[in-house]
Amino acid sequence: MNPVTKGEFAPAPVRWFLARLMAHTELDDEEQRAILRLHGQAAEVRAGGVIAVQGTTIVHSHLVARGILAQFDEASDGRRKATRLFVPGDMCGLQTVECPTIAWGLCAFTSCTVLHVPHDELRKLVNRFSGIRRALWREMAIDASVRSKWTGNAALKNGAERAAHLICELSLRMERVGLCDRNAFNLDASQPQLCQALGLTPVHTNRVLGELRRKGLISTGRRAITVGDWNGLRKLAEFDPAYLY
Amino acid sequence: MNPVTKGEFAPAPVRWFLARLMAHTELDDEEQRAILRLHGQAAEVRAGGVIAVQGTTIVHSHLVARGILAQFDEASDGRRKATRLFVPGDMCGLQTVECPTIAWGLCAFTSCTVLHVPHDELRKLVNRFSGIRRALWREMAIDASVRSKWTGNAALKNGAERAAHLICELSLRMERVGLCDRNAFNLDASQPQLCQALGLTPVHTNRVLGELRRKGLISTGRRAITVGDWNGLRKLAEFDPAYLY
DNA sequence: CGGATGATTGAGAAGTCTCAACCGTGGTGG
DNA sequence: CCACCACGGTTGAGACTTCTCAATCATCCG
Repeated sequence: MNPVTKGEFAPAPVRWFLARLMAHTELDDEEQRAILRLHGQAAEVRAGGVIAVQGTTIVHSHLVARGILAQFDEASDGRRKATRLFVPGDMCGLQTVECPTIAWGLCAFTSCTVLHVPHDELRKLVNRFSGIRRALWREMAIDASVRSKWTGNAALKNGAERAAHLICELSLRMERVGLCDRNAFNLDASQPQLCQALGLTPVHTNRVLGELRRKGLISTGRRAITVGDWNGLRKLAEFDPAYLY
Repeated sequence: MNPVTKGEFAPAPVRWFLARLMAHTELDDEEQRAILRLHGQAAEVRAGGVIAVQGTTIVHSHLVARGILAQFDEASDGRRKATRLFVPGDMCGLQTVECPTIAWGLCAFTSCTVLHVPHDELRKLVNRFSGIRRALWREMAIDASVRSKWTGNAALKNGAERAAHLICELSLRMERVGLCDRNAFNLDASQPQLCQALGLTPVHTNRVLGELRRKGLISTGRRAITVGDWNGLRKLAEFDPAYLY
């Protein structure tokens, strides 16, 4: 069996993950096969459902198979702020392989399916294959870059700009996996969920989305946002995809 | 020459860096010696001075020897937001070893001295020593955790709370290096610099600092903030050092 | 001494929050 | 099948946080 054939039998999220890595790092056949052999128990989680609790120790990373996963920080009064979102094919928590006690929480941003990939398996790959080591290092570099942009956005952009930026980022990342066209991106998140990603109250999130809608940039439905004018969103948000590599 | 003796002759920032790593990862003698042999050209930078420009490709990481270094994100109108600060002994830009084109900028938060450590050297260490690999992986995990906290803070805390949180974080990190006592921490940053870290305007930064001063939590001078009541700051900021590991 | 920079204060505007109410939809139990 | 309820979306009004513009003062450096 050649690796391509084997690849076709690997679960889609694992193939997406491999494609992600190969977008920035050359991996030889053996390394590709090793990635494709990754597996983990699948779990379905409804929007808002908690997957991992702040302060606990976990023994696996989370590979997104469907929907969107959120890392979040929580205030003492329970308010949450998403600090990073993960789309299908993303391996969330690569850092936790060597640092398994998490200072952040993990929840489902939209209804989603995650594969629990044991840290042990990832650790073995890293120790054995220099290409995979390089690839995961780069994944963490991209992760840091995205976090940096989010921190910057929180201070440098207002609500509408942040919302536009978020939609640009998610649509582009979903497009790269091959799950949508950026001009026809549909996000099935409720406004109460969205407001955690934007760092706004539900009421103001509603007003900001209304503003984007009135400008013809998006259309909204119950639990759904659809891109209407991607370029308009990009301009409003000053979205520059360089930070996504 | 035994490693300890040699270590005493390594530059202080390199020894601090080694101590940082050994706080979370066991390294054998050979690995310790390898770290202590790290070196790089030193550069002095005045507060606000740019060290690396967004979008360029760099060939070394930056080890802080004195002062505080800032990664920042920049808006098109030139406003900057610091997204991560680095104190002496911190290796800034570990991620860039395998991803050298930076999507963020780098500048001096306070007047500082940095050592330019070639990526090549770090890459060699990582490929050769599994302990160092693990240690740097953990450094990147802590980095992600801190970034996550900063993103959360931007949305979950107001100006005064963020200022208190920043002072708590920096004083604790400086204390760990052995450069100060948290109750006697002095930050020699001007308010125009501080405002970039807090995500506030200079005017509002001034008002927020005045509020902390009136509460007896800090005292301020020209280009300086001194901790007056660390526990008071901690309570106000709801500072929990877990995210620093 | 003069100019640049930082700290401080005031006043009004903009962005966002809070509280409140109302509506539509979808699911649930009687 | 219907009544009801939970939830999400929407809108209004007023309050609070932060920004903007402006002015003043002190300090440091040339």
